[in-house]
Amino acid sequence: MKEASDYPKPSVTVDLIIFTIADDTLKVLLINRGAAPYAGKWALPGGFVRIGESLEAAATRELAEEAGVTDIYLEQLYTFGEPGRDPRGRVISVAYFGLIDADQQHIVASTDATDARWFSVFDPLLGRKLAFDHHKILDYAVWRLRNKIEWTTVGYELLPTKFTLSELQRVYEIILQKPVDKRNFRKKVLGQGQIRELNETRSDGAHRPARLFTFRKS
Amino acid sequence: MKEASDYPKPSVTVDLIIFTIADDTLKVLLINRGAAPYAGKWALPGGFVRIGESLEAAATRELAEEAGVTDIYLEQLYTFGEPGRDPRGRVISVAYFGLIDADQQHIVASTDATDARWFSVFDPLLGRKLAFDHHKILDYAVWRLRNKIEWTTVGYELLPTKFTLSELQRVYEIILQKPVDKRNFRKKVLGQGQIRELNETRSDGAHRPARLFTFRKS
DNA sequence: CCGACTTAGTGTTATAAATACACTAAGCTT
DNA sequence: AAGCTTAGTGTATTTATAACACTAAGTCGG
Repeated sequence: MKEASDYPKPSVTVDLIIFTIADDTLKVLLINRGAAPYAGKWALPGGFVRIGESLEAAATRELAEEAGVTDIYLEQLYTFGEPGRDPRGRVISVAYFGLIDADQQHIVASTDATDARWFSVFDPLLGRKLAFDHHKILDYAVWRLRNKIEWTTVGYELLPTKFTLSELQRVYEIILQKPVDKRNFRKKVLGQGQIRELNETRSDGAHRPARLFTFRKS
Repeated sequence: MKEASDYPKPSVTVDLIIFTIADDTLKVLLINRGAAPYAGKWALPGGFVRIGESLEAAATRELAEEAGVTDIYLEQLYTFGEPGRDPRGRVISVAYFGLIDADQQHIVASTDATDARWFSVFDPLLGRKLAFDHHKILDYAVWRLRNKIEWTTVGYELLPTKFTLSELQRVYEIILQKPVDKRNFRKKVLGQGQIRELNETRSDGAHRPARLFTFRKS
């Protein structure tokens, strides 16, 4: 068998697809590229994996450095490694996707000099703003989020610790892009035993206040 | 932002988890390691990704080189990149899992000098025979196969082009490690419309011959 | 202060999917 | 021809999903 040193090595990066819910839409965190290639375009946050650092540690570190975000749900998505996906050379990118709740999302972009912003993933013009193959990565992440939310309870990661059932339902509707039946939805989420009713309500306009719930982490 | 050249690069490999059904069990293809580290242990087939080659191409190539197998179902599984998983240095491995049908499995190991063999994944001693973190990778692959077979029709990839429903049922039972109801199973697979009944039967002992079916690839 | 407005909250029925379960059919062997 | 062995088939029950409309509770304006 040949040795590693016989071959030039590719670079390895992590790319992060960080979702949140805001302004009644699903948003993704992007960083403006100052320099070529793709100067002026927007890209997923990410960067090179250091030699002594795990992939997940690299993802966590880049997220803190570029967006000031810590302590969020993160999961490996897929590894993209087509030659030619980065014009500077062979770059293999391990993509992670993450969910950030409404409480924390304001931290983003207030951190350092990087121009980080949230973009609605449903903006039909978004594809043209993205650098590299990040449009493809984003599409795959959205697909995965949609699957995941139907079979698991990751949806809770997008909400603050206290939330109403209507807010949770709206998260599902935004992600799935289809209306959800209120009664069936409540029956389902309450039946899962993952949320606990609080002795609190929240008034939010000229109508009946909503009961607050909280997520029980297993 | 720093440049790639500022950091030493990890090596990138692909590892392959190739499953087949034989001797009434689920087997995985392993290669005997001649040299250190882990000399004498068994390892998943795999090798370095070349600089101009896609990850999938590397997986396909390694599989052909090390086991003489071509033209099988392959899918990216996960990327393992913990520092320390390979004592020779930092190695990030993109794992692919694949399924090979009974018609082709004899090709394996008859190819070149590599000592390639099939091992039952349910052998409780298998873990101790494996090099690197390959036990962990294998466990994850089995878990993924189990999920996948319940929601998709990948199970057909493990059978020859012509098969009986009892054979197909047995594939499910072996992978899931639990009995499957014959009538419900037949109802389900026939209802999926993915297999076509042939005008052939196969006699296989002193009992009623079984009707043969074939898989319609979409 | 009461009527109108707005979102919160609640059950039942119908339909579809998954599960449990046992006998007959067909060929081979002796 | 009887007995053995695997192939092949249908129904009833349970469970999950989907469809659907009214009452409750607060605010606001007249």
